[in-house]
Amino acid sequence: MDSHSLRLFLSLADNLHFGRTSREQHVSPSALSRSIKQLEDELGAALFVRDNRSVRLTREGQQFREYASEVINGWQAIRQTFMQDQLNLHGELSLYCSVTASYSFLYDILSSFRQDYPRIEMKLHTGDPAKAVERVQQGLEDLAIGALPDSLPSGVEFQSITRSELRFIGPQAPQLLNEEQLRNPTSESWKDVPMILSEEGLARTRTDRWLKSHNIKPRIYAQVSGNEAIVSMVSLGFGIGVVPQIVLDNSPLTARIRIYDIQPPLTAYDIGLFALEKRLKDPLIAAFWNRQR
Amino acid sequence: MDSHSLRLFLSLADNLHFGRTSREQHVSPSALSRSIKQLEDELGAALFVRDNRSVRLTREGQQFREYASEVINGWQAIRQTFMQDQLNLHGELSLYCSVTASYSFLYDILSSFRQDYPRIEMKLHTGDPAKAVERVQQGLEDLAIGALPDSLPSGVEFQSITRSELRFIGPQAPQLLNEEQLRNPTSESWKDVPMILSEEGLARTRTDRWLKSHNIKPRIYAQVSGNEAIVSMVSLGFGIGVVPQIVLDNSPLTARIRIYDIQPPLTAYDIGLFALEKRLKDPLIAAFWNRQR
DNA sequence: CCGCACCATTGCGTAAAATGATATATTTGC
DNA sequence: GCAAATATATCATTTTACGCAATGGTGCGG
Repeated sequence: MDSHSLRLFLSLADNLHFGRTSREQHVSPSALSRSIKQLEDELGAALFVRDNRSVRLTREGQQFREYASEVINGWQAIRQTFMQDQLNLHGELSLYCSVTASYSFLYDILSSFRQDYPRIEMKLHTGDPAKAVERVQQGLEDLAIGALPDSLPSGVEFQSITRSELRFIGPQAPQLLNEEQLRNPTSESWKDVPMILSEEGLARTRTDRWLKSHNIKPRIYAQVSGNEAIVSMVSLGFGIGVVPQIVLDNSPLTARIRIYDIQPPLTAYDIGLFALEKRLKDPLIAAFWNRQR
Repeated sequence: MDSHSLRLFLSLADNLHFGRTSREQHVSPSALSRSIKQLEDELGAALFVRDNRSVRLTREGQQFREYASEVINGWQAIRQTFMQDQLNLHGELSLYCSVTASYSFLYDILSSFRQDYPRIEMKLHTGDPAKAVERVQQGLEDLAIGALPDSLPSGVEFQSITRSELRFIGPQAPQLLNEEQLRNPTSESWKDVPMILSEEGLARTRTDRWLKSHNIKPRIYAQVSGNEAIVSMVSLGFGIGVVPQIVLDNSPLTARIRIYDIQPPLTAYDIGLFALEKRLKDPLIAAFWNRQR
């Protein structure tokens, strides 16, 4: 028995629908199904009756629902109590991140953080993620979200949030890369492929390294700043580009572009939080750094 | 948060001693330490003060102790309630196992089973584990503990309990195998090594296979029945033998024998429970088969 | 009566987490 | 100084969780 299963159970007991619950709770239907099944096994009783068209709580399920909600509420309550001091924490934190980050996981992070520390104000600055580390290093921001570079400057701490693959993308039309170019990227076959690259940043470094390892000297059509701009230009057919998957997940232009499956893939982005090591002692920064996840 | 961590926490709160708790709860000290630390991280508060000579509960720890024991007791209670019908289950179950099994994990299994089903009487029969499958197959026993054979007869179900390596053992003195014989077991070097083997069973089959794959025709000094007897004869210097590790863990003669590290090792025993598939519907057998672990 | 959409479950391969073993540091009592 | 006890790091291994895709069952509309 663990709190995660209980949360899933409680949500399912509300919804009485596996599909909806699994979406709400951000788990796959199979994970949800197995989690409930495991609870039932541990308890030695069925909690739901599923007759393939409807889901109902059993008598045991109703009983267990009370218990589960007590456990979860108690847990929340006791955490709140322990955080009383922290409840009184107040002040201002600045956080630098890319537009993409602000669209995707940032919402979850900030909303749970706000629950625990309602009196801490967040100042959000968006910009090129390539500048994340230096913004923190220069003391312009308390925290920043960005991709872990190959070598982290000393004095800067990193905390991983998620990983995202780097993707080669091209326009839906015209077809800029054919099968042969994908299967076997060589100097010759790629010499006329127009590329759109970041001016700086990890995506650029990794792309350069990849191109070099294949002896390809790219024909650079444009150097732009910001992954979103790359997606725009690619979707308009100007060339092929390289962006992290997470940008594509949140782009309105995904229908206009195609993702190439090129082997070997570029090394994935490790996206996370940066902060100055010596500033981690600051109670506000520490609170964010050690926030509940 | 999961019930296992809570149990560890409660036990530590009672003992106020990491070493003792880790032994009581059958986890390594490092696992215990990490588990507590994880709880503290999740809660955002220290539960214990460890000043290297003593362990004390903090104020938060005392508070959390009440919560934890409510959660655990509630869990037990709700399980009991769900098992009310099963509480009324009564009758007799026969279980066949080796002497070694009865010394080791059987105690834990039976005592927890007895808690859940106090009105089920267990009839325990001990004997050669090699006979476990056939005793069940012949309907002489409801359940049996033994090693999973290479091929399980159809109609017999198996449930794994633990694994145990098969060990070559020899007497402390005389030294029957030298370095060279261990490093490089050949037909020639092993031809005069006296061996003490089981008359039948998996250990025998696997040893035979191992010997054959090394082209060794063993000089069999004695064929005996029962692993304990093998250990005795080996300790007296009659020859070398093969027994599962679990027998050694519970033998009073371990000081008198030595374990040889022979590569490649024999494939490990997979020890578990046997029952007839069609008898799994019997409520008593089902109760044992699906018991809480 | 037959596709068809819907929905929970299961099998499978992989990714992540927990664990035990081991070594090392540190503090404290003797 | 030595021994005992906890904390922490690292590594190998085992265990577990997960997502994906496939399965199987059910009601509905053509």
